[in-house]
Amino acid sequence: MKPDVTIKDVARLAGVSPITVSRVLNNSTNAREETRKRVLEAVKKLDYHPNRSARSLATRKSGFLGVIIPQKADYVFENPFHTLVLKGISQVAESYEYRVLITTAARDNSYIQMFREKWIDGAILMSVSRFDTGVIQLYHEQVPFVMTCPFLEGFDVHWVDVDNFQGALDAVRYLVETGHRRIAMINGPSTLVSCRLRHQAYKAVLDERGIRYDPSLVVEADFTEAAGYDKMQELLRREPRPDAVFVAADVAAIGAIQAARQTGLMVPEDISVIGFDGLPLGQYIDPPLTTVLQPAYEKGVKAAEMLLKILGDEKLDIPQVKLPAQLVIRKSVKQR
Amino acid sequence: MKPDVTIKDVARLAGVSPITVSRVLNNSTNAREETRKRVLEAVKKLDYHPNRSARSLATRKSGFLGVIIPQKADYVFENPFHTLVLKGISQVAESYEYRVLITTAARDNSYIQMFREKWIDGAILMSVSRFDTGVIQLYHEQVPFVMTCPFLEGFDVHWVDVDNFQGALDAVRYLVETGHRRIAMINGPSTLVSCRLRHQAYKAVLDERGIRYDPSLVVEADFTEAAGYDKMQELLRREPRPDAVFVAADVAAIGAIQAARQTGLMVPEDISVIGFDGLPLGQYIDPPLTTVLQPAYEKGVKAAEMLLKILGDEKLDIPQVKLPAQLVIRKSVKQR
DNA sequence: CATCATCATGATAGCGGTAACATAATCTGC
DNA sequence: GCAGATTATGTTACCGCTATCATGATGATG
Repeated sequence: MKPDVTIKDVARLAGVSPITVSRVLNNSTNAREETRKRVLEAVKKLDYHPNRSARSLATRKSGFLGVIIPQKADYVFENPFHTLVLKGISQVAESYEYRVLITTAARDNSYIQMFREKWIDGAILMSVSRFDTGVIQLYHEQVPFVMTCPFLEGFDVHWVDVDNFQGALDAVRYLVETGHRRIAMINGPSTLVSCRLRHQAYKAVLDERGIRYDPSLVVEADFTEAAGYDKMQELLRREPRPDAVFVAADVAAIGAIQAARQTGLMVPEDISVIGFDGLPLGQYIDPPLTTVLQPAYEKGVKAAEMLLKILGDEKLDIPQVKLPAQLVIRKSVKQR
Repeated sequence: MKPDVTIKDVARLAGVSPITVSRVLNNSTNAREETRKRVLEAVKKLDYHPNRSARSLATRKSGFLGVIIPQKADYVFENPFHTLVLKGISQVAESYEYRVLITTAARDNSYIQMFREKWIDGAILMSVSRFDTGVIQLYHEQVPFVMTCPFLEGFDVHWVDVDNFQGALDAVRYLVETGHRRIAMINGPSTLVSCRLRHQAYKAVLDERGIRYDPSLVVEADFTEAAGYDKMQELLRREPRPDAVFVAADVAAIGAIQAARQTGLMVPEDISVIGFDGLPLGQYIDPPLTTVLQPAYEKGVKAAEMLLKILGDEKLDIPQVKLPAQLVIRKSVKQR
């Protein structure tokens, strides 16, 4: 590796002091045109690039935003939904010259380290369990962060999420309106507030339409194809068999459909399946998946924008944002 | 936010010098048991966490490994394959107390900045185009990095990849052996060396089995469902229609199958489809996808291990590693 | 108990930047 | 042409940590 070029080398070559070089490269205010030119020439000639650590140390800012997903890494990335949110975050961050640091720290609250050790200036927390004590610590330390899911009531944390309740309401109502009566649900982990909301909506619709709530028709699965597959098999053993299933995540719905097929059932003729998320992938499976679209990309954008406002010491007018969900009707639900 | 606790505060409380604190926290050699205890108590009491930037600056090591995927962000994460590799990398990195910094810098070679500005100590480059000039720069600057795909001949860079040629050979031979004669290929971007190898293998098999090579049966698609869908539609317009398609990526194969269905064709009865990658998802689509499994996780592990060896100034005995591919027979290819 | 090796700790000086203040150079208006 | 404002640049110190070398304390040895 070639020797390191520091700001002093540039200063020497340009015949100015280090601080002048620093000014030219940063503020861009207060520098004579001629000096600026000499400095920039020297920078180019020496192929100088400021050392990030040194700059962070001096400015007390790292220039990094953390994206924290306190889950196992495979789980995170295997769900394309997360990656859409990430895309939104990245784009906003980039336009503000922030870099994004993704962490999937599963064990303990190790992500708190990132704040304590000053790696990041702020963070976006995704898919956080409501039992996660780390969030509460961050909250009390008044550290800048935004969540992409709701958190416990009573904590005035900032978050953006799809309107989970409304979305699930739409999904289950649609099943009822297309003539289904024995409706099962494959929910996500109930440790996620968003999943609890979807479950509440499910119950609300049954109640509203005078259908008895049968707890044995509600099961919980991780957001993976495999889990959806397993749980669907379980549901299909119920007597009488459900005529529709509301699956709280598209990836799990894909597994569920396959399980139904494996048992010799046709979707949607024998059993209807509706998903949640609205992944692009859903169009390409058979049958194309009816689902609730949540604006994942917009969620990322909004979260990043909120965070950047906080970092810029702006006060947020609306600390919690609910984005609209949208029912996308394709072919996996039988029309009456 | 609470005021920052520095090493000096700890030193004062423990009644020692800062350097002693540093020693206790790092080397762990040379420190009287009693001193160590006092220091650790002070650390705990003050809730001290060393500042990462300061440490990086002093040690000239950042403790970060870069994972660089010079592609658009959505493209990267929408393909679950990448995320499996990432998982392997992350796990190894973690066990060596390195953090992973993922970058999807699409435009120019901006990822080089990460080296120049000392954000990362080394990097793993994924899915790099053979026209990417950044790699050549890194190569010349003798920076520590490992690729997860082959690169141009003549550059002795380190890489790990599945044996693309062998894998494709197995796939196409299998199609021939199951009685297919008019075999099309939906390849990935030809800018990727791995895709070129798969294409060469495709041609080699045709040649070996005395089947005429028809360039109009080979098309190129991005690694997305949508692209697979579009390109399949295109192929289905060829006369006579192909009886099998080798798709160089599972995600594209999923789109391709859906396109065939949309046209009223049955898979595999009317047309066979074989994929490449071996994503878990492939088991859950209809029909379950016959494909070539590449050991994605192992690829990540191996790449990270190689990089860490280089960083530890070890010489690599084998600078380029080919991992074996494995044919996974499911239901999307018609048996003779 | 003096001598030398060994271990524990400290003083000093950076790492490569920038903030804060000081000073020199230039510009303005009369 | 000069006071006062404005702009451009430099000096100094410090961000928080650690490497290097020096020093003091302890222990082994004859």
